[in-house]
Amino acid sequence: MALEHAILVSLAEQAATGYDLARRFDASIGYFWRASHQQIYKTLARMEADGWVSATIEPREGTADKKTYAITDAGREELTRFSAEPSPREALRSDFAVKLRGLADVAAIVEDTRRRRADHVERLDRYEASAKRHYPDPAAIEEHERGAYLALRGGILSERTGIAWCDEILGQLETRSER
Amino acid sequence: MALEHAILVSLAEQAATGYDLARRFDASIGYFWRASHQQIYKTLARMEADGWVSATIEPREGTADKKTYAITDAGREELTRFSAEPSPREALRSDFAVKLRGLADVAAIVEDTRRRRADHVERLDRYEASAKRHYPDPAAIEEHERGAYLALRGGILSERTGIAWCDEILGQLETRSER
DNA sequence: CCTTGCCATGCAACTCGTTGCATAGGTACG
DNA sequence: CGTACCTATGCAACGAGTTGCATGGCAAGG
Repeated sequence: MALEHAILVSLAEQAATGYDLARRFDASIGYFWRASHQQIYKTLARMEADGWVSATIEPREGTADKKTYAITDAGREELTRFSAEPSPREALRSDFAVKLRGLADVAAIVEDTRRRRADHVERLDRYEASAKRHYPDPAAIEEHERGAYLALRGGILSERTGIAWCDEILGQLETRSER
Repeated sequence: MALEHAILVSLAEQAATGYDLARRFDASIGYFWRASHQQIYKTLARMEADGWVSATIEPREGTADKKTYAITDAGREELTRFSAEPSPREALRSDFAVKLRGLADVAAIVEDTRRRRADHVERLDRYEASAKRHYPDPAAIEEHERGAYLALRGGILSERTGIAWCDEILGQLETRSER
């Protein structure tokens, strides 16, 4: 499971509450790993039990205590261990590809492909804006941020490819469906 | 859930046993959706209960009956319904990107990236061989096979991008880790 | 004052998928 | 005759993730 590790990476950069993490998983880290707040809280509890993170509790009246989590030495060790193990190839599972392969309803696929294309464009814009803001000069990237930069580059390349694929699909299907 | 739909697509092309499907999910359809035989049997049972597929039973002595599944009208209807609904954007979850982002151990990442690159190359070869064999002349593709062709194109584009990304990573990290 | 939205935490039920295990006939090779 | 591999089906336990629900403080604006 990598949610734990994504959390460790995030906490290694900066301590945070579950809520903070949920927001990070909605942006930056979230580009590569999605997680709901429920799942984050559950996972943090387990990680604390495992000693990978420690919580600083700020008691609050009338509602649940606020807990700020920080990575521990054991957590850092686990992160190193995780880093060294080969990553499994991510299981490719695409509803869209299955649907395309079936090709039951051309007009619906075309519509779906347009939606998909728009989504790719939106993400690409987000990634590129992020790249421009954080790494305006790729030649001047510092070592500690190189990983994040390369991860972002992966996102950019993959969104561009997604757009190209959509265009290819639309090029071959559009004329056929329109009339 | 799309496993059901992937199975429907596959059975629409040709009736099959659970075992046959498991093998298909290890090739062709399996390029876009992975599934173990256990899961396929479980899902087929549910799909039969739902009336999407029907089984022709061939009794066998001393061991479990052989069941050949075929898609039903209800199954075809479900496939049409599924085709028309917008596909959710697949959740991107990448252990590798998380690891890269953390960048705890450069040498390990480099090794991992090389492994990953080799995997992409292997898949690309497989996809391209498949494309060459089934669709030697892209201009002459028949309508009924266009979906499968476009799905395969997606695989090819995505593997190429994966390779390019690995090369970019290696270009930036290799010299640093080697010496 | 009331509503809206953000900060903040969490439980419970459920679905989907993985892993390990079990069974058993048929066929080909040495 | 044994062994290995392919055909063929399935259960059980577990892990990971989703969806729905619940609680409650605090601040800003109308």
